[in-house]
Amino acid sequence: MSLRHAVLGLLVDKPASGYDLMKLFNTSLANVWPATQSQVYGELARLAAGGLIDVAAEGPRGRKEYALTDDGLAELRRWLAEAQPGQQRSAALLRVFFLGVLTPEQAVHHLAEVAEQAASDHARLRQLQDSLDWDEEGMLTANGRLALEYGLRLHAMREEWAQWAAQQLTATTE
Amino acid sequence: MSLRHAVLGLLVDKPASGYDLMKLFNTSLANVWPATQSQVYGELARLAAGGLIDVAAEGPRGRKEYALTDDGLAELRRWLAEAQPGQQRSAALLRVFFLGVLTPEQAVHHLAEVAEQAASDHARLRQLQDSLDWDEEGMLTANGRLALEYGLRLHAMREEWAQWAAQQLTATTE
DNA sequence: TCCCGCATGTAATTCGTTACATGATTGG
DNA sequence: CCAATCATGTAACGAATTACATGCGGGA
Repeated sequence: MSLRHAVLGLLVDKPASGYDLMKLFNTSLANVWPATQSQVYGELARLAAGGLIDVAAEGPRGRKEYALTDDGLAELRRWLAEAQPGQQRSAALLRVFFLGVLTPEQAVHHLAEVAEQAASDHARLRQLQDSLDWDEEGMLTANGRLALEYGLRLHAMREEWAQWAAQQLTATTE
Repeated sequence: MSLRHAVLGLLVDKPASGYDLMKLFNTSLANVWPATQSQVYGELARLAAGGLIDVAAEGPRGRKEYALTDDGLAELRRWLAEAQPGQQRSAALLRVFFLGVLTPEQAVHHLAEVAEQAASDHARLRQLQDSLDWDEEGMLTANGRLALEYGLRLHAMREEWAQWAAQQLTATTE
């Protein structure tokens, strides 16, 4: 149930329409919490029904600008302080578990691909970081930088691990 | 659609019933791809209907032992070689993005909790590692060890990052 | 004999993806 | 005037969670 909180979080800064929110989901939040248009519009309707947001203004083309209500802000604060489970699925790790089904050569090749993918993800984020460093806008960007650093460390870790794992496999095989 | 492949993967080793599989999901795969009983039984029925597994034996209490078919093994191999997207949601990172909504003190406190959580996750996996090192069973455990190492590195990284992030916040505030 | 573990399933609900459908406005 | 962008929504499906429902069999 976190899409709900992503929407609330984006509305803290300023009121926005579903269309505006989609742009934010496709840029700032793309790496952290992707969402589709259907989902966003549906969630906006539900949030409005629950009184966590309301329509602050209407514009052309049926545009509805939603703003956070006091209840909405309270709910966001509550969620932010909440403990987190941490349990998550990983298709990548699932593949590793069953790597024994492939030949050792295929398995090593697969791990090399994982390393490459991690390296390219890392490069992509580094590029994003460079483009972000120039403008200095508010809190969202500041905390976005923390999230970005997490991503950088994660992908570096993934790459090193994949290389290590490939080496483990070749060592065992020999 | 990876639950399907988790089931196929577990059946490579030896035939098993839904009940058997649930035990495996709650032990070996618990950290990587948790699944519920409903899901497993449903997927077994679908896989059998699709010819990827079949009922190899029936036992007491209506027990059905499923075994991998050639088609099933082929599908598993296909999936293993497949490229991976890597895109994944992270509620933890989403929280970081909106940390500016809290007071700096609350935010730092939250990051400290994240660090603690990571440390405890790390400790749990280290314990698992110790208990696993004694028995030496087949491929599944060998590759499970690679997955375990990933988890260890991940949680170490999470802890360090959370500490770094907390420091960033206190440095900026002062 | 009685309880615990084995063993299977269904139902209801939520979340997320993909695809479809439709229309208004504005700038060139 | 016409195309790109703005803007909203519905439908169908698949994946996951939680809760419910039922019953056999074997060991103490």
